Amino acid sequence: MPPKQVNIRALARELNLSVSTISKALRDSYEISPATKARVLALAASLQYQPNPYASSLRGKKSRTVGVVVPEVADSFFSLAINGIESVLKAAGYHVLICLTHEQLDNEKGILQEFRNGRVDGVLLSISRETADAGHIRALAEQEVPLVFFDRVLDEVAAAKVVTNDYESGYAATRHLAERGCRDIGFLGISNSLSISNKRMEGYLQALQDLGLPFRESNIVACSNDLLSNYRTITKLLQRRHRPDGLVASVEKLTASTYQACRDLNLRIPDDVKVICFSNLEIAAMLQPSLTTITQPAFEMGKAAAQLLLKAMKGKDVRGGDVVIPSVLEERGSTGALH
Amino acid sequence: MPPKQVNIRALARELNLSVSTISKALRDSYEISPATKARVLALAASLQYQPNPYASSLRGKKSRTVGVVVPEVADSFFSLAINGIESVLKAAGYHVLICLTHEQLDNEKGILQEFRNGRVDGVLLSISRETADAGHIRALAEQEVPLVFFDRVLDEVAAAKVVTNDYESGYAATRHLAERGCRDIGFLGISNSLSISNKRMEGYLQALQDLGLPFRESNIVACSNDLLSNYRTITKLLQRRHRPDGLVASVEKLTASTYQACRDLNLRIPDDVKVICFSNLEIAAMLQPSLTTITQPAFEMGKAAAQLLLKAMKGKDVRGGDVVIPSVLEERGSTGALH
DNA sequence: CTGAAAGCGCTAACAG
DNA sequence: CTGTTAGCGCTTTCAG
Repeated sequence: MPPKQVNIRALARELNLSVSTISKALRDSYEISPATKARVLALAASLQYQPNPYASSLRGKKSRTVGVVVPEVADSFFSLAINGIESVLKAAGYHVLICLTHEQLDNEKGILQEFRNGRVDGVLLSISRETADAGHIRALAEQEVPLVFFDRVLDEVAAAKVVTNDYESGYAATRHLAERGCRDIGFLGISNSLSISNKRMEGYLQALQDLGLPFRESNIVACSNDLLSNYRTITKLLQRRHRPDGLVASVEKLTASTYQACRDLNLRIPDDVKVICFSNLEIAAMLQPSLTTITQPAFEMGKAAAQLLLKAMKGKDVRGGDVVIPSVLEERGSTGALH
Repeated sequence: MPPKQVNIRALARELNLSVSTISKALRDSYEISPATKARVLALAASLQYQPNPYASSLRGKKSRTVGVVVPEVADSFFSLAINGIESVLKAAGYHVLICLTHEQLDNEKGILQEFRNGRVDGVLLSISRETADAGHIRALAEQEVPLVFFDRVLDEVAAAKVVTNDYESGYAATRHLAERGCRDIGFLGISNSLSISNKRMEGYLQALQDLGLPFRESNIVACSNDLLSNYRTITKLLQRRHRPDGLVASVEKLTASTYQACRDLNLRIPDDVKVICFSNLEIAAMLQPSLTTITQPAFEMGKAAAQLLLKAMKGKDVRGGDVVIPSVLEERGSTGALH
């Protein structure tokens, strides 16, 4: 049975070698004879030697760890994006430290503050719904910690960004509803500082205008991060005398509340209200009715962001290299297609 | 603008103090005068001093980090459990390092191997579907790294466990289908080494026996980790001459495949086949038809596991303190209730 | 080819 | 109350 904590010195003692020889052998240095290397490697394997990561990081000033800062993990988009990120970074020998802001700016600030002294070699960030100001993000940039935004970006920060075509998707969603006969389309936003929400909304507004549909201020509602309050907000919208006959829900989280509100108000989807959601729900086709979605390329966005970050961590300037990966409109029952 | 990397020595130089005085002041030691503390804290704040975590960890032999090893994050159960874990550990000042096995034993081994030299102070583990042998887990235990299992446990390892009542839930699911008129009930398992799958199946078998329902070997099918292959497996089961009139799906991942298979075969749920799934899908009530679920207390299980681990990391022996938190059967349309 | 020694940033004896 | 010093485990000159 191997001893409790086997370190490089234990190996050295055992083989009557110096610690530096061991270290070099383990790192396959050309300075070490093949015979010695073999002996060292054999012993290391038999004792299940595992280098202390903190010692290496302290010494080498690099952690081989990337911080991934996201609002939430209980969300199809982010969990798929994380899978994409992980697939790339793991192959490149990096660890992934997932940090959750729970949509709160204070948490985000705290996490980025912690990243200011070498904990991570780079950061992938999707900002919280509360994040409007870039102070804490710029502070990171000042420490020269490589940073790549994905999905929820802050335009004013000069860092690489991987996004989807939010504006076009908002436009396409709205046009789709119009083509399906909607004349009075509502937009469910999630934050008025969030790039994705705003761009999707701008697409929505432009589509209304291009299609000659009326714009009503009251058709745009701001949702929160609380399920019940979103349910109430949507219910109120649908109880109005002139209720919308179509809804664009700008994030996945609003799906359940929207469906529940319609059900409780005895509004039939798609007959009374048509619904399209930005969503990566795997089960969208099985909803009642099946849900027309704008599906984001979550996994691919994660991969692309990780790849950009790898480049940035190698010292390349990637700030110009923004990536846009388009979303896909999947037509289903909630906008009146046969399921 | 603060300098690039501000460390304790920079603070010391600036204030004409020694590094140890700074260190003590920052840790609010009784040895330091209030006046000095104030000066140090003020400077640290103004320079946004952030201690190097690797130096502290190396020195103190503790990382204030917990490793959370799960099969997958794109899954309602695990993402909610992670939220529960994080809520407890963050409050206790720990970091959470989420590691994904993607249901592969080799990944799990690699991750636990890495945990053998101080990277984490404790581990929360939910094993992969491939994990049958406990060697790599016992190896961790030998290094005296505190470990708590949650949900997917390995009975043969002497470590604390937080689980739900899998046997009773399998029993309850089966009885529920029987009460709804099913006479020929199938069971969709996910692995025959996995505790949860086996216990749920034992409950299923016992219920069949107690209720005098026939047991057919062929009614038990083993699913994989691949969506398409699961879809084919379930389709084949439902195409048999004597196809089941009820299905117990033992994990959330099987929901979409089951619904899709029924749809493609023109089998109506619940008329032709009744379905109950172990699932934490928030949107279960909005499926077509709404899905009867066994809902696991994911968040609470995560919390309980984290709390146990905190105790274990304080040196307490928690191996006896297993926790069982019951699941809840939510009756909906897929087993014939009015939605 | 191998070894001695310095030092990453921080903490904690121990002295003063 | 403050400072000096040693050392966590590892990597990397620089000497031999």
